[in-house]
Amino acid sequence: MSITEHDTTKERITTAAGEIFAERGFDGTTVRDICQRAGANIAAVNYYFGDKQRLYVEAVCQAHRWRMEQFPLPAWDGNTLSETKLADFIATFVRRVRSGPGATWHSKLMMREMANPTAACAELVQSSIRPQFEILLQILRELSSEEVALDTLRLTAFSIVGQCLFYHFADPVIRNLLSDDEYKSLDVEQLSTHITDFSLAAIRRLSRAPRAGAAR
Amino acid sequence: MSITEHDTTKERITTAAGEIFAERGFDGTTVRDICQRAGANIAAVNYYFGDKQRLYVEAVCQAHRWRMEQFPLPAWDGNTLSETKLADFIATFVRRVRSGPGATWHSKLMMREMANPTAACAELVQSSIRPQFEILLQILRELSSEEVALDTLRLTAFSIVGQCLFYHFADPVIRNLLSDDEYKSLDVEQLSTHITDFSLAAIRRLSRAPRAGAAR
Amino acid sequence: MSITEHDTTKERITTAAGEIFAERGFDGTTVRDICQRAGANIAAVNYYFGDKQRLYVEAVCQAHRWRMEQFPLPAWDGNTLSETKLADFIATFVRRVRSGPGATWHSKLMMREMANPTAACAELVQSSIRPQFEILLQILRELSSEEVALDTLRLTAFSIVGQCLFYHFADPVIRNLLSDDEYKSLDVEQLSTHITDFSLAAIRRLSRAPRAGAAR
Amino acid sequence: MSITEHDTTKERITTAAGEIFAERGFDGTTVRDICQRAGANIAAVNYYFGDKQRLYVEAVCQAHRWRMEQFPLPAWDGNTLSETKLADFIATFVRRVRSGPGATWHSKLMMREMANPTAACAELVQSSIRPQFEILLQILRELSSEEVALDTLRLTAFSIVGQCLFYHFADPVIRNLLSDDEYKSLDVEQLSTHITDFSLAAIRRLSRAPRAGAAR
DNA sequence: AATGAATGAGCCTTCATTCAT
DNA sequence: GATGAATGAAGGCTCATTCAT
Repeated sequence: MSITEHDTTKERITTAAGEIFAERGFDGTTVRDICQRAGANIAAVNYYFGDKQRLYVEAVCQAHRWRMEQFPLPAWDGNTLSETKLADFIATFVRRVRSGPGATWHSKLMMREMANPTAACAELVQSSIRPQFEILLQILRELSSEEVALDTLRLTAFSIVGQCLFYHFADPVIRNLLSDDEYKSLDVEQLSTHITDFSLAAIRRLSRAPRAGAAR
Repeated sequence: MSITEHDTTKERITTAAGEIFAERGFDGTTVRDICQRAGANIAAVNYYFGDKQRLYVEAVCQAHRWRMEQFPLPAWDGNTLSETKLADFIATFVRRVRSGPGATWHSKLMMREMANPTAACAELVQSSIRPQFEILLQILRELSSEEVALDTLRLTAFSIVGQCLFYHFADPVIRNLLSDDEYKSLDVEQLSTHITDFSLAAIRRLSRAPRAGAAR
Repeated sequence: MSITEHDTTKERITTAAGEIFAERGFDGTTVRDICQRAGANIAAVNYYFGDKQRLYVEAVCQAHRWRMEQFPLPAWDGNTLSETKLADFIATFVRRVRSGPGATWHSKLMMREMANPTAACAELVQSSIRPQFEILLQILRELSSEEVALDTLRLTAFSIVGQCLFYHFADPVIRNLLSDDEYKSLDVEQLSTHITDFSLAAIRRLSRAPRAGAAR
Repeated sequence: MSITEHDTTKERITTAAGEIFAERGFDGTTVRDICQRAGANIAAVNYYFGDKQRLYVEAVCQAHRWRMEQFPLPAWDGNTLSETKLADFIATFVRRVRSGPGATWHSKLMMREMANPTAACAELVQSSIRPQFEILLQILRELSSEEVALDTLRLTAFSIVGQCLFYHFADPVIRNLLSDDEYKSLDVEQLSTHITDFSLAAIRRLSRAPRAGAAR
């Protein structure tokens, strides 16, 4: 995920592109800067990728793939509790978004792609996101009574993912909203635990007394 | 929020800027296009705002203010149930993000600001977001037992807001993930109801049996 | 036709463009060089003409117009002999192509346009060339017996114009074919006289014994 | 003249180059396109010809040589009439320029060389054009009385060649000047006949009454 | 002998900004 | 106060050429 001397020129360009695209956006990034950081020739982008746009798509997909591989879901066996699976899923999700080196630019790059969806988005969903989403749905199915509709499971899944991604998307707001100490206390451990507790509580209660209806 | 003949040139430019900045981003937007849509002279931006950057900040803040005014929180009296307040808060929040004219470009503009925080972000938090956040915290305080820590209330607030914003930030992914019919079924009404149910369930259960501990 | 301080920037660019396009062709000419010779900014071409292509068309038409105005046909009255008119036409034609300042680049520019026809060609024919061609046809009509067909008049006109243009189009060959002294002897006067004599002789003989048929 | 499987790589490149140079000019042609059409490697041009410029010279000369060989002058014996020789010469000349496959690109390539003379031009004149010109001069000498000066013979030769080349060089103008039907009627046969008739008529009359003097 | 990966110079065009009016 | 003509910096991309194989 970081540039080393062993990477090929093409790989170095992809990584450099991901970092700079994340920092400055597509239009704010110059091919010249990418090539300079990658230690490549100015013509290398067109040579390897055709044009800037295709390099961008490549960089986005590459970044996401790397991040997923860096923090894989643990291997579960038949005995693993569904509650554990959910906790694992959430912890992995939060970790992918917020921990370790590469977190910042990977996250920013994804945000920019969300703010300005390109061909990369569809490809991302098909190859990476949908399978993960199906895993989460399966976990929720195990945790819910049988009569819960697929629609509800989906909304629940969205509620869980939404809580995780919030710390990703709203980061600039959170930074301004909290004091430095408060902000720093939002570590991966605490966030995962809270989101798991909160979601499990909701799932259990809703499963017991399905559709009580909101006070309205 | 839309350009009328009664607006001043400066106002027309701010609105036009918001729309185009939302659509194409800061670097993808040209001063020429803004002025053309606003029916103003090419030099008007520099004349009224100094430069493109300051116009952007103005446009972001303006857009957010307008949106907040367009969908205000209802007036509550002393008898309003806390549950109702939470439902109202969530419904208003979702509506601001997803309904009616101006929703798209206002939301997109905010996303871009999140992906690329500028001076506008800090100003936004201070003037608009923090007060709303305090209101939510107060509602949650009413709904929780007294011993619940502020940290937990904050995390709960984030969980609620995160669920709402998810449909905003992850929209491109949702579109690719769901079928057209499924996507269309995610209307404001259904989303608000689900988020309220889900969150209230979690709050009540956690309040009763605090820190059940995640299975891990 | 030459750049003076009194010309506007746009005019200076058009003239400079004509000269350099003539010398190096469309693809061999850079906008930078044009602007530099015209003493204009690099962005001036796009500002005044939209793009390089449209500047080229403008330059070609402008050059041709200038050249025509510089060497107009003499004013004929009702008493002017048709033979005189033909001599005048030919002399003017040759002069436009070969005499005085501007001859070289104007001619070269036209040749390039012929070798690589663009929108300029059609415009040129409609606005300048066709009227001249009609004048020549009228002269030939006066010189021929009535039964000569329009087709034949046209071919005769082409024969005359072809002789004139030869010294224009085949100039590089002529230079290599003749000695320096022989080449210099091909002045406007001698060429006009020869072409007039040659063509008048042909017209008269063909008119007397129409379609004798070539020995074949 | 067309690319076959038996041609060597070098030959295929020369032919492909001639075609593309003719179509787009020297600067408008890329070495890549040439090599692609020739089915050769991108480095082949530099390998076989040194650089693009020398390939161009080769292509021009090659094209002209091929065209001459494709339409050779007929073999004349001692009894052949001079008038017949002139008719043959003109017919061959027109045919080289306007008929059959390869006519278009060969002609266009020559025009470009005339508009932008390179080393190819001098070589062409020495090896191909001058001998043909001498043949024409000899025919004209046979057709004229002895006292006609060489200068006059040369001008007459130019008049004849000029008429032939006109349909080549001024083609874009002719297309715009005439209707489609009129343009199509200008076939090789009709043009040759007209030019022969016109020129023979002029030569005979001028030979009988030398220097009648133009009315001026 | 022939290849093709890689390069660096340079081109057209666009854009935010300014300044004289 | 407001305009729009004009500018210079810089960006994406193309191309002939080279060099290691």
